[in-house]
Amino acid sequence: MTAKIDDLFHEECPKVSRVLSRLGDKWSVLIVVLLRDRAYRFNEIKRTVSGISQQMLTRTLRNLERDGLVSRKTYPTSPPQVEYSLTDLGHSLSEPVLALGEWAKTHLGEIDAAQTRFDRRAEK
Amino acid sequence: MTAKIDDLFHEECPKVSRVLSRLGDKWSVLIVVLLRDRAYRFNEIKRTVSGISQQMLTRTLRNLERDGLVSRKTYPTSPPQVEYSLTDLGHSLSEPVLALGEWAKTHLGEIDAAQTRFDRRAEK
DNA sequence: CGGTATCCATTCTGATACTG
DNA sequence: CAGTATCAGAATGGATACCG
Repeated sequence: MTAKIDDLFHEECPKVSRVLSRLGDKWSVLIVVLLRDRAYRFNEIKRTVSGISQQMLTRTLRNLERDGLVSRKTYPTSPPQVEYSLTDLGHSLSEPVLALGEWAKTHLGEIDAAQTRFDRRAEK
Repeated sequence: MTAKIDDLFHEECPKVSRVLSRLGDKWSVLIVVLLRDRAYRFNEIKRTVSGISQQMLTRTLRNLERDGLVSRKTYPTSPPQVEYSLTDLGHSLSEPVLALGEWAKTHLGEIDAAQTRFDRRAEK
């Protein structure tokens, strides 16, 4: 009983937390979900994920690549061409991430409503 | 085809992103998963989630309460007693979150290995 | 016990300019 | 096209002290 809690919170949880922190940044999840369909080129991602700066896209892709979730392939053409796609690990991650995305889409209204209620009460 | 992408990335995604960012902070997810079992008191959570400061716990709980994911009940006893529990919305969220947690637990080793490989190559 | 207030270090994010 | 470099501002995290 307590052992379960201990296991979860003193051994697993710092690690799990680390993974979730990475996904919690502003763009990682969006890119993982986008790349589910097919490989994308750098500027193609930039155009699709509106609002992301070139720098943030570079940084996010580097992190995902470092984590082994995304693979980067360069084609020595002119102009240079770079393609990003999900690795197997990335694909397996995209499943639970998509589920979470679905939840968010479904329940966003309730969250907004709750926030409004909360803020209204706090104001007084 | 393109419509699907557009829908996802120009309407849904900023909103979904907002929800996921909230969960991406260092403690929210851990507390949501903890509270799945039962209600917890303030210092009980603090003891269980080792490493969290009193302030961060307060802040995180306020945010979760504001989002309608956690409810706060005070008992006017002496000493004062405050109990936190998941709302229905919080419970429904905990499902996909737990799935993601399972994924993280399973694949953390692969991520660590990928990082080591990546860093080793970058060093040279 | 369960907070709030203050303050500081670190990290994250993004705009701008430049490069092979 | 696909980046890197630099720099500033915002957000986040946490330590400490104090309060009802």
